[in-house]
Amino acid sequence: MHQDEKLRLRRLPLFREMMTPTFDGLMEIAYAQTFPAQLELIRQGEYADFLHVIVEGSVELHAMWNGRNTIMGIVNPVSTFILAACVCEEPYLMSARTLERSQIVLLPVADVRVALRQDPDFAMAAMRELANGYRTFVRHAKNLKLRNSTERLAAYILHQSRQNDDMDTVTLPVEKRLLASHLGMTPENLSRSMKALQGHGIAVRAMRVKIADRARLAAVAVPDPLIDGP
Amino acid sequence: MHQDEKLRLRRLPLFREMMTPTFDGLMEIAYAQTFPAQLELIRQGEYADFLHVIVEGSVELHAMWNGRNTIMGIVNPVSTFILAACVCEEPYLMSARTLERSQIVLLPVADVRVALRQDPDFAMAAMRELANGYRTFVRHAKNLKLRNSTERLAAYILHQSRQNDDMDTVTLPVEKRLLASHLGMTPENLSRSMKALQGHGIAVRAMRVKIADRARLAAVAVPDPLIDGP
DNA sequence: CGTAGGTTTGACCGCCTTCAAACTTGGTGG
DNA sequence: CCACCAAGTTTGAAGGCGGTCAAACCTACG
Repeated sequence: MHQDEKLRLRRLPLFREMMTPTFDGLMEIAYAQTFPAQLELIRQGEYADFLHVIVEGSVELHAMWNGRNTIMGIVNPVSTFILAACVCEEPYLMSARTLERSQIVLLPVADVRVALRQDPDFAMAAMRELANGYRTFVRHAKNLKLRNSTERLAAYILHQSRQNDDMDTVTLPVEKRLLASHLGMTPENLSRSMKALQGHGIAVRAMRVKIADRARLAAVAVPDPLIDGP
Repeated sequence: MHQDEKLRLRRLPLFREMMTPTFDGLMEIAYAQTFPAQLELIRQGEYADFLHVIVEGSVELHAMWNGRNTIMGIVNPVSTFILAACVCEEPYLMSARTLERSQIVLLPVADVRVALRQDPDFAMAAMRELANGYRTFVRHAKNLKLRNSTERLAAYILHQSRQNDDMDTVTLPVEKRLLASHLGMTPENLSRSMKALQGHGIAVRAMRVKIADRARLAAVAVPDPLIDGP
């Protein structure tokens, strides 16, 4: 672990407020590792050995059942994943796979648990992290149950724009195939929804989506912080 | 708060391991209240004042958007809800309504937060509670994205049976209308799925579902602890 | 016994999926 | 630098799952 990596981790909400000795203790035994693209980091059903922190690259969380497959979320730097499985000592509900070459810091679960007990600030931060994860999936479920697929796509585009300073041009951060799965639709259907939205305020060229008329797009998406996030 | 109510709360996973002074302190300021059926306890978008513990009755968690409405979960005694909103100091993502006359213990959020900081055992228990809530909604989303509606119903029936000691007769705990919404389908479609499953190992009379051929039903549901829970 | 509300049924329609084929796109090696 | 290939994307046609609407049917409760 290099010094600057430690500093980047230290800025994370999960680690920001914890006491310095606890943090340094964790960093002693942490190790950073670089994985190639398309590598299965975690398989659903297995047990947690390490808390994962993604420092660079991107990771896809997906789930399988009976031969079907869906993307549950995409994790970008710098953030942690599978904290819940670490806390519960129960099997992962999702698998994780790198989307590109990624650098990931691994913290042994046993040590994380000790640190949680020793440091109330760390414990509170972990609670907030878990609560946020919980809320993310409540939103995901609301999105699926309350909106149809075109509405979900419209809301996604608007949300991406908000994340990027309300820019009028959004570049999709992942392949459309993956985005479709994340939004709970087929690639074909995403393509058609994209075309449908071209009559409602957007223009599309490859991975670039231009928001020409934000109001018309918002009339389809009906953005809501209780679904789309703040 | 009566002594026996305190004892029931004390047995909850969230309160079981905390220190006695912290627990007693919380109980000092807690108060139990009985609400009639169909009362809106919490409205989505508002902020948390109290951590709720349901002692008797049942509560429905639902969400609304753009005039549409869906049930996100049903909470039975004895358990807590909306811990996440309490921890985050952010608005509720879901509303809560009593399904029947219910007794609920209310703990002021500020006091809960103090107790969390003071008592590491309580903090760890809260973390586990949050992690379980997180996992519940990951499962809910997986169920919605990976199974079709008949498969979800079949899995629900098998799960209810498992909860009741693998009894061959399951009595639906809520109106079919509500169950349909929880499973992400319309009442009409639930009715049709129920009929479809009668060719796959079940017999239905009003709210009573008899599992005649568990293997055939399981062939439709393909039960999976990573979706249906343990 | 009557009524209100929940449930079922039927008809119809639309969203979404599936399958197949044509078309882009991006990366690789000649 | 261009040609080529594999992989991703779009398009079309067809069909099924699930939603909507309306009416008939239960059933629970006063």
